[in-house]
Amino acid sequence: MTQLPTVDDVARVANVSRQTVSNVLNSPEIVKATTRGRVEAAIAELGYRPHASARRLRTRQSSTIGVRLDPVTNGISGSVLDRYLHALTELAAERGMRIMLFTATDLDDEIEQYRTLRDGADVDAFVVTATRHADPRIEWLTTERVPFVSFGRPWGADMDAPDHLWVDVDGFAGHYEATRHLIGRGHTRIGYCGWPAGSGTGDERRRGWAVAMNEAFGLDDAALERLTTRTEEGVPQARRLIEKMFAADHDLEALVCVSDSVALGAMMAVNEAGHRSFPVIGFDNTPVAQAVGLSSVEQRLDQVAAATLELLMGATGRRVLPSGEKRPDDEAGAADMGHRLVIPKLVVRRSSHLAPVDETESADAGIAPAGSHHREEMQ
Amino acid sequence: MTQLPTVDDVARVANVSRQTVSNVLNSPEIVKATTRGRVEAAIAELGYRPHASARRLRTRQSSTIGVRLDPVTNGISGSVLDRYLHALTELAAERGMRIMLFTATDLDDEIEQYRTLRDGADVDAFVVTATRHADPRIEWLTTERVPFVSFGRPWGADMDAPDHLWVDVDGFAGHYEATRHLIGRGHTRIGYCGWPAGSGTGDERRRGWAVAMNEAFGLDDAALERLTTRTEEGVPQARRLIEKMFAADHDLEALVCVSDSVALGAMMAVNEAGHRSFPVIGFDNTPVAQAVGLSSVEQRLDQVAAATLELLMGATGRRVLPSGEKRPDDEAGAADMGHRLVIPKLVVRRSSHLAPVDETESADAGIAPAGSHHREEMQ
DNA sequence: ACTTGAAATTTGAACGATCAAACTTTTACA
DNA sequence: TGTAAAAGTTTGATCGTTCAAATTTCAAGT
Repeated sequence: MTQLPTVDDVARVANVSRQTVSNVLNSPEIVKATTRGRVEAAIAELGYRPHASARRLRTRQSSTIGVRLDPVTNGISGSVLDRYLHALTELAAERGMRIMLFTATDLDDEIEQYRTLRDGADVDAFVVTATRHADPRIEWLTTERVPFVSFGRPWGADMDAPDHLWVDVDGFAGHYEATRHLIGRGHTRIGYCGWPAGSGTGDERRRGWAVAMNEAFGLDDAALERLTTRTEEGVPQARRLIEKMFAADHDLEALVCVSDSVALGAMMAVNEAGHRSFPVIGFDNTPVAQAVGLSSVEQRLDQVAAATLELLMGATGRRVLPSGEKRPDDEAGAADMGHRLVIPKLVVRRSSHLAPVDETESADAGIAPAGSHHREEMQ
Repeated sequence: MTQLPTVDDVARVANVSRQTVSNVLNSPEIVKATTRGRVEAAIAELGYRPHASARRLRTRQSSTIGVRLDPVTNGISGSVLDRYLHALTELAAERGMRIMLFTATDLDDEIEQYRTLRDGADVDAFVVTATRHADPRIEWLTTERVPFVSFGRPWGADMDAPDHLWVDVDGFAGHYEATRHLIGRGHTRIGYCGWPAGSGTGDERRRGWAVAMNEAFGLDDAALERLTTRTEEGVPQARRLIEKMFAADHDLEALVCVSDSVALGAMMAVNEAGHRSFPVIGFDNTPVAQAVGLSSVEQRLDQVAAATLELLMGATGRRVLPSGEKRPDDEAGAADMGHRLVIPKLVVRRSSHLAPVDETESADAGIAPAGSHHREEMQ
């Protein structure tokens, strides 16, 4: 009790050598069954647990993934990061990995952190959450061949020939599904309230709506543009804008909105205008959406987390693959991919009223290789 | 380049011994200045960084704090945990500590995790976030003398003679301030919309309102009870309840609500009833509150995080103190405390309308020893 | 019974740092 | 100048594990 048991203690009790104990732990299949049983009994009896640092020192593997937390304002915010971390921690544990957090004050400091964590063998890989265009951190990680995945697609890069591993949520598919849902309920004049053009994320989401509308009603770009408004993120901005929109166009039947904040503003305007049964769908399924009963598109962060690990460690591996390693897809014959796009899920609520009713969720969807989905729908 | 530099490499370049290099890193003051300079130059030249695992193995310190993530539903939810983690990670880094996450499926599994992390020397201490009454995990951690802090006060225990270290947000002070604010603006008939009696957190918050009302207007318990309604957490529930409340009492001028969800429901009812300028104040300052412009009480998670570390490591220490160690207060003469109560901050918005306007924040407040604040106000 | 090779197990060394104690140099003071 | 104490530096051992190679055990084939 005064001292934690070591492999040697276990070995003594089980009447074997250190190494055999080590083998029982790390490659049980090479130890004879009877011996293994004896060792396992000794381990249980002594309550032995391997000393993680000693193992890490010897193996030069930390079995730890470092996750950089964004400065509060940017990137994956609020409960999204929270749920992602939760899923990641859980799934990582199943593969014998742990999650370590870190932050940085500026870019130089951050690269310094990478160095320290890498050289100190504190982590085997990184997850980076808020990436910019031509990000120096990405560059450093890449040239140093440090394994990492970014949550968020690389901006301005060709998606099918990626510079680095990444995971993202498919905003296109999300609002495609949302729009299909509204069309299926008989709506025709479905508007879109987006962010100013040029934000990659916002453009992708709108494209989902646009493609669905084009497929169903054959609307051309000009017609689609007439059904679109754009606003900065924010409830009051959106509210004012939608009020104007109502003043101009009395035929609108429903709205798909680029975010829950925008959707909330829209709902308020809708309410004020006295519309009954005017569906509004947002994006992110934030607590705000839940609270007011707003339909929204939910990112499935468990799948994002699973995809993160799959990229880093392979489908079922228990260690991080060297940077640049081939990552064969599960589906036979599929080409290697350096990324995963997670299809989000529509959560339908009574979003035409402020009062929420019971939640009904749409059918399940899965992960699709990037491109395949989009391009086909685009035809 | 083919191999990371070690202390020996640095020693060779600087023409000193291993140990001197180690000393420069760990106790620079005992090394002669000129030697130190030479060693530091060598470190910089080689880009040397200590191997964390090797150090941990030798020192038997991991410089890591393990944080248990709650199952999604309970405890500190959503962006609160997120912001707490961020602050904790940042402040911990300043003291040379890292944050490691873990989860567990059930209580046994969780204690198993503690064992593994502790015995494996993976972490020096734990932060536990969702504690129940008579929590077996707390019990285990305590009897095993594993250093830990819970975020959330122990239920049913005497606060001034705590079983273990804890940090919490002072709900009393939060709604005391909120109520004072409303009183200062000239309101008299201020109602409270709380959770069903018996929830420790909810009762504390209501007590803040009650004490302020009593001080200002001398209301007795019966009168206070008449100004109180109680509801389960949830927007629609609260909304219906407040509608009823308006039907019964036409003199209400303002409302303090136990949570943002409840407050949001109240705001909706207020809006529907057509009241102009009817202030509502919530609790938690969630994104919902920000989005709709609801006044709320904000937990200051940077202070909670700072307090967490202070309890674990002392005011400025760089290592975790042994469980049970005295933690002298900064204020001279103050008695030791096993906990910290963080005073939250009122964020005033135009919560009488759904449309948010600019945010004005109240004056700053700090951390107070538990009890001192409350008891005095109670007189 | 003898060889052969595979299977199972053991042994010595190493991972990279710090501790504890020994050693050397410098400082202070008679 | 001599010597004791203090300051600065070095040496050998050690933390607990796994690697690599050596050794032993066992089963099969001749």
